[in-house]
Amino acid sequence: MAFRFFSSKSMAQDVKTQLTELLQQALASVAPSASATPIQLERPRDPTHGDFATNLAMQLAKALKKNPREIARQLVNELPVSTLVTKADVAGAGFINFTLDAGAKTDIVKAVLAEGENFGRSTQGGWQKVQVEFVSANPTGPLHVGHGRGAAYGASLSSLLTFAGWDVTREYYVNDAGRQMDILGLSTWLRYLEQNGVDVPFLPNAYQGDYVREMARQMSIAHGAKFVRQAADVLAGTPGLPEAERADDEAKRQRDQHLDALIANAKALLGPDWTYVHQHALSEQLADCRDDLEQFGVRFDVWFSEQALFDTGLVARCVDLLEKKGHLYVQNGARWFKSTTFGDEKDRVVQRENGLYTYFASDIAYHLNKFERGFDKVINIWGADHHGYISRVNGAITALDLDAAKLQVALVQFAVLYRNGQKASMSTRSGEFVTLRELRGEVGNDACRFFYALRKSDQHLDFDLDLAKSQTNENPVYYIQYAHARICSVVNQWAGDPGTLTVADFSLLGNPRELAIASKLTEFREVIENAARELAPHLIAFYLKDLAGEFHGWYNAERMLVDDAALRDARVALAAAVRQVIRNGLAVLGVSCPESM
RNA sequence: GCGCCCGUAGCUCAGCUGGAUAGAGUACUUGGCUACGAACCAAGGGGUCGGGCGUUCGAAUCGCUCCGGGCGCACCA
Repeated sequence: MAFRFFSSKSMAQDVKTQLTELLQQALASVAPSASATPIQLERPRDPTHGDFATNLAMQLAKALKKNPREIARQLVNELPVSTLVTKADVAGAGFINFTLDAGAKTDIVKAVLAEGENFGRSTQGGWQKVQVEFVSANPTGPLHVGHGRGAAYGASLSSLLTFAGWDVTREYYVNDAGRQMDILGLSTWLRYLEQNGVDVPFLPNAYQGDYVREMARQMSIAHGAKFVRQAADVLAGTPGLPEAERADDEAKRQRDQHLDALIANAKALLGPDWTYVHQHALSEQLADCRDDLEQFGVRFDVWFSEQALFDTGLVARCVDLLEKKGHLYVQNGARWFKSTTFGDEKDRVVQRENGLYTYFASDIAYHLNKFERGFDKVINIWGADHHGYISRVNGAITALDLDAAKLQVALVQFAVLYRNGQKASMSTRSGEFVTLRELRGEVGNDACRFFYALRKSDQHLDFDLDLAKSQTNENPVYYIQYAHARICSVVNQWAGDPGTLTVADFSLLGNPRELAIASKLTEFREVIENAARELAPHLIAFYLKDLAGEFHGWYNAERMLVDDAALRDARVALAAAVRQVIRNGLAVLGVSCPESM
């Protein structure tokens, strides 16, 4: 397996490498003084411009003070003879266009078939350790379509990096400490009290969703009235709620005070039972979340608990460390980190006046932990609303004498969902959001994953639910899957032994469509490497669309199962190679490849 | 106000490290199934790449500026 993989690598790079070497030789004789000029080779989009083009002559024009077309002519004249190149033309302002030997191009078919699911793998990452942290949504309710985007992106990126030769750890950071979890616990308890006939009003700023009622119901089933307390005790010392219509800051503050007082009462009244209620809500939501993601084809290697950072004392240790290094100071009773030293726009609190650590403090500890685990690269996938966070985290890492360059933050823009032409509400608290589960149910996992993968992650996404529901056949994912199913059908009717396809006579693949497809197959590894470097799995989606398009065009123009056995085998081999690359690409994107549809 | 992201066909979006006549899907018009799957193909119209200035052989791409949109600027998470 390993040597095949290695041989394919050298094979596929051969063409470009060989061309580069030929050009370097020509360059050394035409312009010895500029022999260090980097050779740039690109694939022209216009097929009449050949298979590869270089702008070398134009780059040299200024230094040599000569007409670029003249330089190009000289380079072509000095180009060593090679069986690889059938034509080298000077074109345009001074491009050199190379047309490759057909046989050199169709050799790729054999490589694809020989390497199978490993075709396209790269050694680019050098098996360095990289951590990809993504989703990391608060386990306070079901995942929504925004989380789905982060999940799809993170999962595809992780697969992509694995395919490109990285040793990837997929991680979910669980925010199981802090106020949001307390609010979820309280919400559950209030619903429980309600269901057990205790007259305590539910809160507008608690979690409204039906899943909270469901958790409360389960608690009743398992523990009866064990957690029931008197309404007067529950409400003792609370300021009460302002009128429901009021949305001013004062009303908001009062609601928050009321809620915090209820949490304090809950802890006092329930004692150890509060821990149970809190944990029950957490584990239920986390399990739901994990289940949802698994059905979406998204799996994690590590579920990392924020609470563990406190329990193991890492947060305290981390703050002490910053203190010792002189990056902290006390003001107004709170402890501040001097993030402005590292380019942040203002300093940040790590420990509040009341002694509690901020989220930022545990986040610093989390990053210290990541670095201590020895990753060569750490990728955080965050919602775009967290971008203001990057500089302070970078600052903290630098302050701890760690290499901030190892951390890369990929921002994912929000997915805005449209239903009936209207923006759908995305607030978790209001309980009116569209969940990832609903989306998957309506659109299907494959279309969902592909739709998310179909755009750059840092681009805003308009997700028209009605369109996705009513016109799923229009989704480009079916275009690619259809090409795959078509090929499966042809191969089945061909009824030969697929093992014999690697020895077909590929020189029979001579028409322009066939050669174009062969070139496209060669591009696959470049696409993988480029996408991995840019953290941009969407490039694979676009590549597969192109590849499928070229296949469909060829399929409609030429018959594969012709009488001439040699030609038939060569064409089936090319089709099988397309099928293999579609499989490999869709696997990275987490999309299935049905053999019939 | 400051910072980050974005502005490409009616709509949704690609466009690699600057390259040749800016692309795809969709929508619209037309044609193609007694041949391997028509969830497909072929052809056509559709553009001030938000505006301007600059860098250079060459700019959608890089820089500056203006306009327009999103997000962020907590002792919240």
